[in-house]
Amino acid sequence: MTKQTGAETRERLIDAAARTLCSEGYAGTSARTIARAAEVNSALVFYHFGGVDPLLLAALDRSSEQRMAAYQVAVDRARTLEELVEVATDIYRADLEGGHITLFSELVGASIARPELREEIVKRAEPWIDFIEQTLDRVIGGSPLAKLLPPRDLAYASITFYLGVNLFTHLDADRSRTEALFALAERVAPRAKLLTVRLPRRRG
Amino acid sequence: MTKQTGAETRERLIDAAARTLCSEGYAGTSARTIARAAEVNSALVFYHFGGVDPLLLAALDRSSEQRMAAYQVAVDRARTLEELVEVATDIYRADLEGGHITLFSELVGASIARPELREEIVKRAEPWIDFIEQTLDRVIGGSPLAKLLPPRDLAYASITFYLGVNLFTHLDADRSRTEALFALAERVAPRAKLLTVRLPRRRG
Amino acid sequence: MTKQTGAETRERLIDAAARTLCSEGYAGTSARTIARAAEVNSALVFYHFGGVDPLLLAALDRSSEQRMAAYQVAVDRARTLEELVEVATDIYRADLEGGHITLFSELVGASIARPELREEIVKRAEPWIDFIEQTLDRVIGGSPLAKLLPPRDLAYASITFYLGVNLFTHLDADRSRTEALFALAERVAPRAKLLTVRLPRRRG
Amino acid sequence: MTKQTGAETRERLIDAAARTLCSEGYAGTSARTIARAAEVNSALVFYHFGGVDPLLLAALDRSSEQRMAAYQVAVDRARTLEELVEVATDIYRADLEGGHITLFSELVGASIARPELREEIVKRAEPWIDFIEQTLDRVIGGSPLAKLLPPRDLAYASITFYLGVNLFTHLDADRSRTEALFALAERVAPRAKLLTVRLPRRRG
DNA sequence: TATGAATGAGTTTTCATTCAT
DNA sequence: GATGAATGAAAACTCATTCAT
Repeated sequence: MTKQTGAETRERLIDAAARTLCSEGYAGTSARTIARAAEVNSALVFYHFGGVDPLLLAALDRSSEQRMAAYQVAVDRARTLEELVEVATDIYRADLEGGHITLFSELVGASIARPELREEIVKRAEPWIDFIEQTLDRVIGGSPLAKLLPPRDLAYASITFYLGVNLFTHLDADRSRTEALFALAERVAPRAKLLTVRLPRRRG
Repeated sequence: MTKQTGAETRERLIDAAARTLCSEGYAGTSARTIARAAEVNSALVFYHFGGVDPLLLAALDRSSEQRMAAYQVAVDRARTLEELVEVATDIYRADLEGGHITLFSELVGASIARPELREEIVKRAEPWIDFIEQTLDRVIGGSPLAKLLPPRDLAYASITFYLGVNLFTHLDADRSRTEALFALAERVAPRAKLLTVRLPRRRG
Repeated sequence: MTKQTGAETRERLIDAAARTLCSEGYAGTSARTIARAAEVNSALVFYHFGGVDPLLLAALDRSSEQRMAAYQVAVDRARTLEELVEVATDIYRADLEGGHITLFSELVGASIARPELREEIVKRAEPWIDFIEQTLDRVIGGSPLAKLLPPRDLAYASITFYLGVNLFTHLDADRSRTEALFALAERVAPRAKLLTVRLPRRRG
Repeated sequence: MTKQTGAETRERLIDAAARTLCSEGYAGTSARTIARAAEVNSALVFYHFGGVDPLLLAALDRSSEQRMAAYQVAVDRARTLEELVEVATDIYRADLEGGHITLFSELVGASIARPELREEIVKRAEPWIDFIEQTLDRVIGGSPLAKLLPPRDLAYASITFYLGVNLFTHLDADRSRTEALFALAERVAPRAKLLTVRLPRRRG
């Protein structure tokens, strides 16, 4: 590489880091493999980011910003739980294409044995939980359903499910099973409010 | 190490492989680290198992067999969805302790970039899906609920959720959030059948 | 760093070089570590000095000048060997604090394998030998003692001892042993002239 | 290299380590340079010794054992201080040839910034101090001279001087200056006992 | 069955040094 | 004068894997 602006190089590295992490997994992602993908000298990983993990986190950050912005728009249009499930399904498909959650879940997996990485990941998960919670609060807040399914808890459930979907997707070659999950959700969502019907007193 | 039987050595290695994978993650699990944990010569990983990945799969198999047997018993006692959720909660806590799903999800994560590993993992997920499906079928099969939530789809949902819980757990230092999820499920389960109430026809 | 005069930058680098060499040893002293300590861009090491070794030599030169000036004054007051030993003891303690000899002995150690460095070091040792010789000559010159212990040889001995003290100091955590050496010298010095007493003829 | 006995390889590495440390200095001694000198794969440095520093210490240990044994014999023959100085001169010349003290002083220099190395070096210096002390005790113990110059302190002085000689030697291309030092010692030694003559009371 | 030795390619990281700006 | 970017070599060290014993 001839001399370029640092921002350009950083971009190339962040791009390459995201791609490599998605295609090779954390164990296969090294300064060398990333640099090779970025067509850049591998020492620049350390020069610009100080190490592989910080670069990976930078990649996660950029991906998160982009998705958060895009999803904010998409989600703002949803007025009902049904619509929200629809949007979530679209988001899932987009993420699958873009590998966004793979990024996240690979890093979560890697953070098991790396406490300093874990901390950073936890920090980055928080805004997503908040985002989901606020969205749910806007859509079902105040309703009887929200009493049974508090938005905060539903936010935990959503992110959990999302992480799981990502892993499960890898085992689901034709995606039919994951699609079935979203179809299920679309069938259930319109009925969710039924959960709040007063239960008949149990006998015995 | 003094002379042992081959079976003994294999046991030590399988134990050590499981422990190492849970505590160090896939990226930190090598023939050497496993052998060190097993207090065994690292060449034996290759002699007995042919490599690291096959040993890891053997560890997964043993863990699966044990859990499948134990869970079969626990699950057989459940007669209702409520009871099933209760059992699942217990299972989750036990797995957390034992690191059983960590094993699974670490390997799933690793299999992203390793097609030959992926195949093996897929094979090993199938019996679990079947197990969950059959259990659900026994408990809610034939009911109106099973029409809305077919056991097969619910099985997909369960395993997805389980994988997600495992990842999410790592980000949830005090476990309070994961516990909240199960509490939520316990609140919802008794109301699940309400989902089948006939919906009033939508206007418009 | 905001703009500075070149002289200022050179000063900062020389300071940082001395500090780094003392605390990290030659093997741990690089253009980067020095520049980091100087809070200066590491390319300036090359711009201003042409490399790490020349910068280190510059640091040695500055340290030498300062010490030579200070010691000249201190030594000029000494009229007897006893007083000289006292002064030398003070100098040792000051050098220990200031790390002055560490600078020198680290460079001597490093010069083993670096002929071009060795040459420069030899050049810089000469004035010290001369300084010591002249001082000794002033104090004991012309005496019978000077016949037995020629100032030039004593100068060699002194510098040898000084280099050794510096290395030995590192192995002498509480400094008690090095202090014991100087105490010994203070006890012997007043008796040195006794060495010149005519020896009784040996019986063969 | 084809497969050999481990002991053989270890020998080759220890030899090469000693040679490399002497000729290249600590800063120029790496696993690679040592392995190259030993004509051995550089990973074996870690396989057999766990790292470069432990290998260097092993080299020091072997050198120390050999010298200690040899010097014990040489020194045992010395009955007077004069003879001891003579033996020491021989030892110095032998050490110079063999590079034995270079090994030691290079490691002492390197240990400045490496506390874990320093500890090991300190441990290894102790037996030498003891050896010198015992020897001096045997030769001058009980004499009036030993009152003025306690063997323990003299041992400190000796080792200090020895370390210094080693550094100074590097600056003394033709060795004439170092030789002059020993010549001086040989002239002074027979007069050492004069130091114990009762001093005339100082006037004033 | 088990072991210790060996290897070459891999890892992260730092190095001195250059150069366009 | 000063800087940030870049580079290729080298550092320490680990990897999976093979093989003679």
